[in-house]
Amino acid sequence: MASRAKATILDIAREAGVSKSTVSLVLQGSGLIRPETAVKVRKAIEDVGYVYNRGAANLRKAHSNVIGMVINDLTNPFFAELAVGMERVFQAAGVVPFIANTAENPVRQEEVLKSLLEQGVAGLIVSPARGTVPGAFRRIETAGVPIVFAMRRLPDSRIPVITPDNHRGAVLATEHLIRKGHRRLAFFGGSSDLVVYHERLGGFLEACERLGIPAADRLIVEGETSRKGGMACLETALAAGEPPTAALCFNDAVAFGVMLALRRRNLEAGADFAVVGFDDVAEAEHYSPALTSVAVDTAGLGERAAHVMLKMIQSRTTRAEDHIGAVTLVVRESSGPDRGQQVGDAA
Amino acid sequence: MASRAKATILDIAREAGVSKSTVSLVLQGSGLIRPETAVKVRKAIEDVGYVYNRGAANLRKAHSNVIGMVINDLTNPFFAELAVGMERVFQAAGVVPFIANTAENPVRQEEVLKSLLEQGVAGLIVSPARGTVPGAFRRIETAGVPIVFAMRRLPDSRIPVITPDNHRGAVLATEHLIRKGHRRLAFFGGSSDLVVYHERLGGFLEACERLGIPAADRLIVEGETSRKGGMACLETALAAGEPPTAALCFNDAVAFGVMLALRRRNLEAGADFAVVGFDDVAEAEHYSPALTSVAVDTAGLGERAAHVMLKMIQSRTTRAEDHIGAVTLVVRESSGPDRGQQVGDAA
DNA sequence: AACGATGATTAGAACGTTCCAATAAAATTT
DNA sequence: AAATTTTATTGGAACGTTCTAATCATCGTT
Repeated sequence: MASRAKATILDIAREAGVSKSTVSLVLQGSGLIRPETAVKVRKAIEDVGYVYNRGAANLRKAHSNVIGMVINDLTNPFFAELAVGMERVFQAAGVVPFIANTAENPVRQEEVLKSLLEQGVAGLIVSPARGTVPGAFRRIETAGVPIVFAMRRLPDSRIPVITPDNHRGAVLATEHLIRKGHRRLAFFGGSSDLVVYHERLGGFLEACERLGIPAADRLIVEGETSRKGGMACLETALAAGEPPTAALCFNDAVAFGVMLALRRRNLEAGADFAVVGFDDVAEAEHYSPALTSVAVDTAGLGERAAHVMLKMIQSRTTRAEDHIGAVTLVVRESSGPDRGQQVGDAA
Repeated sequence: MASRAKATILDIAREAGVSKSTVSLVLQGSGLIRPETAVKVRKAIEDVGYVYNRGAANLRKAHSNVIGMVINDLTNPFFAELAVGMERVFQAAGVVPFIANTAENPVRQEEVLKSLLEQGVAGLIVSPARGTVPGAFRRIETAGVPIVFAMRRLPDSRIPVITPDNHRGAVLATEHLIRKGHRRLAFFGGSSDLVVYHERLGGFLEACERLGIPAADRLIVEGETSRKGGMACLETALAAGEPPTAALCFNDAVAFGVMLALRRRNLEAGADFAVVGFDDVAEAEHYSPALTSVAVDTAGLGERAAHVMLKMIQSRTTRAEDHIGAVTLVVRESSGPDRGQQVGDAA
């Protein structure tokens, strides 16, 4: 059994008694060949255990059928959801997405992009790793390979971006907290080397400004975008002179961390301290208390990104419109019961 | 700017005033070429914005440098952790892993495998989707491409498997519960079309048997391997005549679901009902109460799988030893305080 | 000064496909 | 029955690499 030298299109041709050209035509489902011939060829293909060599084909064909998805942190379910959305669209288009993980490491990202490029991908969807240098994608752009950013963007670049409306989401969430009667607010987690951070923080600050929360009553704590980071943020905040009574978190992971830290202190999210997350991952709904969060339609953004990519490939362009996805605030338990305009917020 | 027809090795040769062979040699870092020549060539490569065409190269080279990782559910952090472990060792070996998601869908899996194969992968690491038909990998085997299963196995197949010691893990966990004084035990979640399920359930039953828990006091509830599934399991169990006081869950996701359902009923995991998970995902430690779980060293298994794969590729064989990873029980809060041999277990 | 070594470089034949142009066969028109 | 169109099939030249064998310098040796 096994590999007596990989079968090629010529082996099939011999087996079926036709020319290699005919086999090739059958392979691409051309309508030119006579049905009986096609059947004969297909049988031969089956018999010799042939596997198509896309590398060889791509040598002649203009475009390959694989696109690369470069994700900065696969262990974050958020990105996994994004990936799932894209896969749906690509599958329907007969395109195969290969996922590569950069683990938030720019060097690794470099390697991964190089490999994908060498493999001859038709396009690239990237959520750039933190600390990506501005010029990192110059190479790819000059190679003429279409590329879009998803969820994250780079400060300068003219590469099209698919992202949720971070600013608006933060405004929505902050207004919600203020309307609940909170007067001392915190923004937890994230770090300023991410563009997203500035967008979300910006929305938070704008809402505070507009609804009359003075700068002195806003607390901003940077931190890791993880459960652990969230826990640390809460500790820092509670240690402050006049601690906040509510927090908007950079993302859901941070929010979960904050809730855990609260429970450790025998405080209840919602009742004793309001917390709102961002992204609305699947888990938010099932947590206890259920997490109020800004829903960004992750899978939808994934689909959008995939569509944009397909269009770029099809029209062989490297330019496309940005796409800012609508967001909605999903109010659940963690931001407190709806007791209208309350005032008491003593520590 | 952009693609005035992709640069090739010949363009470089022209630019540098050498032959294509020389360029090729430089590309593979051969020691044969004179250093000054190499420098000249490398400069030319930079100048023309060349990108290596691996497809063309693979036409001549025996082996490609990409291996495929086929994962059945990317949104489960457990598999993401597995992937991360593999990536570590592959990266070190200069091999690029491409990840593809099957979303637990055998048809999708078929497509994904086909694509990977056509792409000319050097090997395949697969966690087979549920419902995979026995013959699904025949094709790959006869193609002579090395393949190993990770975490899951197929009933019949002779493909090497890397998996934790599911049986022993279940025994450990069950013994722990019984030693805590529980006399009516449940096994929650999972479905019998998975080999893993039988292994884990088998361990549970064996421990019950050995430590004298009669069959009448064991409750087995199949269910989805997700939070939701876990919640459903608990409801079913509590509705029973003589409900159990402790449960071993098929995996951590199920365990989290059980804990959530408990909280909904104002019961506390650990105090009112003991729950033990399986896999020990990162989250288990941070949950509240922290989840007692069987640690399987996920990343370690990933590394192991990667190593086995590399060895198979290197020795051009398609056979390898199975590898059963050691497991340990990590006792935390959810299985209850350590109050020794207690007896009271009235509903 | 002629000879082998040794070191660098290169021409040219693969590799497995696609696709154009050419051919052959069958069907249709004159 | 010849000429034309249509329908199927095919040869052969790409595509961008690698690799073997050959060529060409350079350098010691005798």
